[in-house]
Amino acid sequence: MKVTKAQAMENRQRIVETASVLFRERGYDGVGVADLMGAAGFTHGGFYKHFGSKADLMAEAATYSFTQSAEESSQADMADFVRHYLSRKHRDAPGTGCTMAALCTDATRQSEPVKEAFAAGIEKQLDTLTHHDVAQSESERREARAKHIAMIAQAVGALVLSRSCPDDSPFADEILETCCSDILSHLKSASKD
Amino acid sequence: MKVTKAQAMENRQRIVETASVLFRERGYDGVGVADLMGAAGFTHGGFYKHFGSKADLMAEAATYSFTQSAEESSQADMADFVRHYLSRKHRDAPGTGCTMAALCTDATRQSEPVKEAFAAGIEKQLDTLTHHDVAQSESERREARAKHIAMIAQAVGALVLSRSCPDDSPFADEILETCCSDILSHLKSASKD
DNA sequence: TGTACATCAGTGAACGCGCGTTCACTGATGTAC
DNA sequence: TGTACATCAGTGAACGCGCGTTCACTGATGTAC
Repeated sequence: MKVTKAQAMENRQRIVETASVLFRERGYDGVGVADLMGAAGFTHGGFYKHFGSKADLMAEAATYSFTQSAEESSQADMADFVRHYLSRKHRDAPGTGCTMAALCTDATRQSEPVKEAFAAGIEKQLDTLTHHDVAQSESERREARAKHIAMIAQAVGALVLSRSCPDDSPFADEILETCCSDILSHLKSASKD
Repeated sequence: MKVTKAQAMENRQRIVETASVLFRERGYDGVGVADLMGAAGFTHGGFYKHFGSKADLMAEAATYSFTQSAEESSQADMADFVRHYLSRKHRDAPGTGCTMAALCTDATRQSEPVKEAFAAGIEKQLDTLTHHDVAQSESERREARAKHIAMIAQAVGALVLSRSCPDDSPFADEILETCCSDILSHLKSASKD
C-alpha cells in the first residue's frame, strides 16, 4: 500500500524524531532498526526506503536533536537554562534532553558523519548561548566563547557523571547541585564586570 | 590442560586488565567475550570459569581501572595532572586513560553493579584529589570537595566533548585547550587565598 | 475528466553473522593414602 | 617418597537469539494520454 508523498515525508520525519528519543535513552547500540520502526508505527522493512543505513539515521537524528535543543534554549534566561540543565528532571529524562550528555561516548566510536553532526551540534549550542551577548569587541567575544565552552563542558560532565551513578544515589544529586551552584556563581561574578 | 592455581589467578587478572583497556577503547558493547579472551591469549570457553557473566566483568574491570587511575594520579602535582588529563595524548589514548570519560554514558545504561563501581570510582578519584590538601576545618573541607567535584566535571566534560568531534578537528583541540586554561586559572586563584 | 500504467512506501519472510552462554572433553595439578 | 584418583582451568563445537540488511510482493498514488 503506497502512501501520499506528503504522508511519506511525514512518516520519515516521525522515524527521525522517534530515533532521536530512543537513541538518547538507550544508546546507538541499544536500539535496533526493528525496535525503532515499531516504535514509530511501522514494520522494519520500510526503513531502507528512507535511509541508506542505520549509521545514516544516527547522524540525521543527532542533527535533528541538536537543532531542537538549540531552539528550546535560545529564548531562555541563562541562569534558568543552567538550573534546568542540571536538574534531576533533565537527568532522569535523557530521551528528550541534551544530546551531548546522552550520546557523547557513543558518538566517539561512530563513523565520521556522526562525529561531524556532533561537532556541528556543539558549535550550534555554543552559538546559541553566545547569542545572548550583544555587540562586543573581538577580544571580548573570544573571552565569552571561552567562558561558554568551559561552562558547557562542566554542565555536560556533571550530567554524565551523575547519570553514571546508581539511581537515587545521594552522590549523583550532589554532583548536580554542586556544579549548578558553581556555574551560577561564575555567571553572577561575570555579570558584575 | 589444567594450570597452577597461581597461574590461573594470574590469567584471571590478565583478563581483567585486558578488558579494562578494550572496554575503554571500544565501549562495553564494542567488545565481545571471544574478542576479549583472544586478546588476553585464551579461547572464549574458559571465560565462565572465571566470571559469572560479561556484566560481572564490566563491574570488575571498572573497579580495577578506577583503582589504577587513583594510584597514578595520587602522586602528581595538581596542575600537572590537569595538563595531562586535558592533553591530546590522553584524549587519543582512551584505553589507558580515564574510565569516567571513556565509559560514562555506557555505564548509565548498565546494571546496578557497574553503576556502583562508577560511583565508588568517582568518589575515589575525588578523595585522591582532596587528599593533597591537609588539615582543614569542616567548612574548608566541604568547600574543597565542591571545588574538586566542579573541576572533575569540567575536565570529564571537556574530554568527552573533544572526543566526540571528528579526528583532527580544530574545535576538538579548542575545547581541550580552553578548559585546560580555565581550570588552571581557577587553581591559581584558589591557591592565592 | 477518464483510463491505463508506472511508481514506490510499506510489508513481512528470509539472509548471514556475531553475540553471550553452555557443554562434553582434555590433561596437568593438587590431594589422599 | 610414590601411587591412584579427583579436581578444574582451558578448549572448541554448539546453542538460541537478535542484529542490520535484502528482497519479492502489494496496492494506493501519481502520471501520461
